[in-house]
Amino acid sequence: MKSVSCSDCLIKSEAAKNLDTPELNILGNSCVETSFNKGDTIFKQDALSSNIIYLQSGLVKLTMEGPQRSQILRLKQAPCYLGLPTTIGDKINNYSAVALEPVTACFIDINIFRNLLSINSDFSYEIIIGLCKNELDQFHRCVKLVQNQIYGRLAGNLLYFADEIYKSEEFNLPLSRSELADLVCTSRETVSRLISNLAQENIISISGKHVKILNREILKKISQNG
Amino acid sequence: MKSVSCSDCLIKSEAAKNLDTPELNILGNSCVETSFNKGDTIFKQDALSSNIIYLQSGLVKLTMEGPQRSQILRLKQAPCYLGLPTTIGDKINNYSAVALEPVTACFIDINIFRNLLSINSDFSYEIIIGLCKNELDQFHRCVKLVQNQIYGRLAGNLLYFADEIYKSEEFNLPLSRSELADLVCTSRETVSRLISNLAQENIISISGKHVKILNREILKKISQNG
DNA sequence: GTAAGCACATGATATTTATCATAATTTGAT
DNA sequence: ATCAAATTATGATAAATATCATGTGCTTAC
Repeated sequence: MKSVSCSDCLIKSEAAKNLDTPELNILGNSCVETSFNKGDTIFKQDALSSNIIYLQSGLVKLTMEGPQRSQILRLKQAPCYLGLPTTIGDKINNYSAVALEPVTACFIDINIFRNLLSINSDFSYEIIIGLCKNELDQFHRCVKLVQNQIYGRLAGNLLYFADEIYKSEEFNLPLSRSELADLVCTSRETVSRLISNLAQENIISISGKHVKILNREILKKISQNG
Repeated sequence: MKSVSCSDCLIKSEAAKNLDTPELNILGNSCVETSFNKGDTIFKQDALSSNIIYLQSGLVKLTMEGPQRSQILRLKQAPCYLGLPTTIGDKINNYSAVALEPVTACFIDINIFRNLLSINSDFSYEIIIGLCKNELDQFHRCVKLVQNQIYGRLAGNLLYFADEIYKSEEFNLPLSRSELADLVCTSRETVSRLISNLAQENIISISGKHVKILNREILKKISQNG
């Protein structure tokens, strides 16, 4: 945990690029950089929410306790802000954030963040754009979750890893089977079964957490048609 | 369709309450008030999105075409803004808005709206708060949709009508059975069946679209436990 | 007044998926 | 290396729900 100089930061957010040097100093003076290991909780549902978190590096899951089980709302990959909705929209965290790999994150006091929003309208507008895009993503994800069958959801998420996160046909799953189940909203067993199926049909190859996409076309069709 | 004087408007949004008279005049000069009848489309998915809409009165559904069928993302009740995420977050509407009853709405050009965001930080912050709260709502709704069984979702939505929309144990459903199915993400037939069940068990009484909640306690339990 | 069309209800069947049970495999600790 | 614990796989069964089929009542048009 260390204080930082935000003006020197090489991985500024789109919003922070609009801040001038004095503003970056305001940010830097109240900003604390922290590292997390895989599995560490960055913030926790039902705790008081008093910081905006800027994720500098790493991959994080947002989880919410549902009526039946815990669910992964979405994954967030650096660079991005974490906890804007829950810190600004409520006094208490409506969900948790957990590191899926080693992560570095900057904690920004909500009052400092508010101050920056009020003195720099370009910064503020970038935040608004980000929130809007997030909500659109969320709508799309929700519709797919509800309408597609599990086979389609699983296929869609495998493509998401390949295309958005790792940008490669081959990658190591950052999630256990059980977490994958929380992500596609089903049971561990069903995830196991369907992964086995995909492998048997030579659509993917799988060995432990290592996935290789063998037939992207079919995987895409499965993802779209349910 | 008529031009309006926003400074005289009695149903200002929380955000617009922060605008001073000159700012309200900017708004008023580019703001057009329009009426819609039940069933009218206010804006349409895949069309260019160039206006923020302030819903002055009435009830609206937001619908998105999913991979299998059309789905109701959520209902929006006046007073509120419509289409912030889709107008600011993308060039094209990601969803449609359809009036469920007679509606009046003000169309605000996106450039004027952006201008107001940049010159008045209190206005801007209220918009941010609204977006954040929306996203939290959306997370909760999505988790319930995915984890609860249909009986629970239906019960939850009936309570939503009673508590949030009509603030009464007795009301007329603003949706057909088919639309209700789009809202709780199931088939028409299943909605019919479950409504009949609820009525047979004397938890609600139903006659056409008229609903009366007879046993709120049980309905709540069903809503929570799936 | 009758026919046509539409929304809604309901029974029968098929499919998807959860759950339960058990086995296999991997991982970690000693 | 060996054993215990955790994770993953897989088969059998049951439950929820979609789909298909049919029927009923209500509205609208002519």
